[in-house]
Amino acid sequence: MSHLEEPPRAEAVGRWEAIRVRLATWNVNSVKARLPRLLEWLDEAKPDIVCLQEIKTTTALFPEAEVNELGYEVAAHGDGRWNGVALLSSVGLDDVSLGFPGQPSYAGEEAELTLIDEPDLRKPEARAVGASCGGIRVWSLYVPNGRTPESAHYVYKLEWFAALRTALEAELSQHAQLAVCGDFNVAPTDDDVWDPKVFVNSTHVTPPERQALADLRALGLTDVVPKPMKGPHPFTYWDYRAGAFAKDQGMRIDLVYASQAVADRVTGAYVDREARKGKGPSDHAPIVVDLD
DNA sequence: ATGCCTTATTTCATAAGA
Repeated sequence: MSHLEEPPRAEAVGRWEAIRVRLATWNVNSVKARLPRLLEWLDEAKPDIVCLQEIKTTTALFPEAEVNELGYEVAAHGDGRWNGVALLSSVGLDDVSLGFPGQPSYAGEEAELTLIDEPDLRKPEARAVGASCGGIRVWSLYVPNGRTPESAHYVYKLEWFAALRTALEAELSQHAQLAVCGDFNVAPTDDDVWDPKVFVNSTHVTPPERQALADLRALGLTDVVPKPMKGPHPFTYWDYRAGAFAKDQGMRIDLVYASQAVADRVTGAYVDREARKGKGPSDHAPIVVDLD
């Protein structure tokens, strides 16, 4: 992006540690529909590690060759129509985890429609992928939406957060350098939505959801709040409808939660709202975090 | 204000998103 400073060059020290790293997270809302925009953005922003969410395709159909050509290794985790996450890295990609231990499956209304009656046999949805990249343990997460506070999906969302907390506690015991990135589907505070009155009785702002985030931070994770580039709020999502982006009617629901060792390395963080403009954008903008 | 929904699929209708 022409308005941005040149990214710090990743200085690889072997495969395992890169001194200066540009880390990004982006809910692309279909990696296939977004491929031209994604490739263009990778070429311009030049991140070293990228967490993608809502790839909306299968692992096998991820456009890996196109991304490889730009110098990234790929760990994709997708099971079809919805969800799906991926990690791209130019600084090594090792010890890939598809999902996390104890990750719950959705057992709400939809489960009654499936052919699998045994809850234990239901596969968890493709909402988490982890890997070690350039000396950092990185997770790309797509937290369940929750739909409405009365729904089974909301219960699932809170269970998902609780299981995530347990998994991240174990991750932190193994990896001092940990970055948990993605679409958390929760606005941490009222300042993180364009108008709190609009969200009364909605998901994304309820006290239990915000407590779930607080419980993650209590593990020792820091919310790396990006600069908004424009306007007072670092929103990362704007609805496609009603000109929400033009009016900056957005939400901050995409987050980077960093361990202390990673948080201490942050030299800059911003929301790349340029990627939300133009033809065929995602409804989310990428977050870019520079580490030294 | 950088353009007033978009996506994938069991498609000309629906479910999901947040």
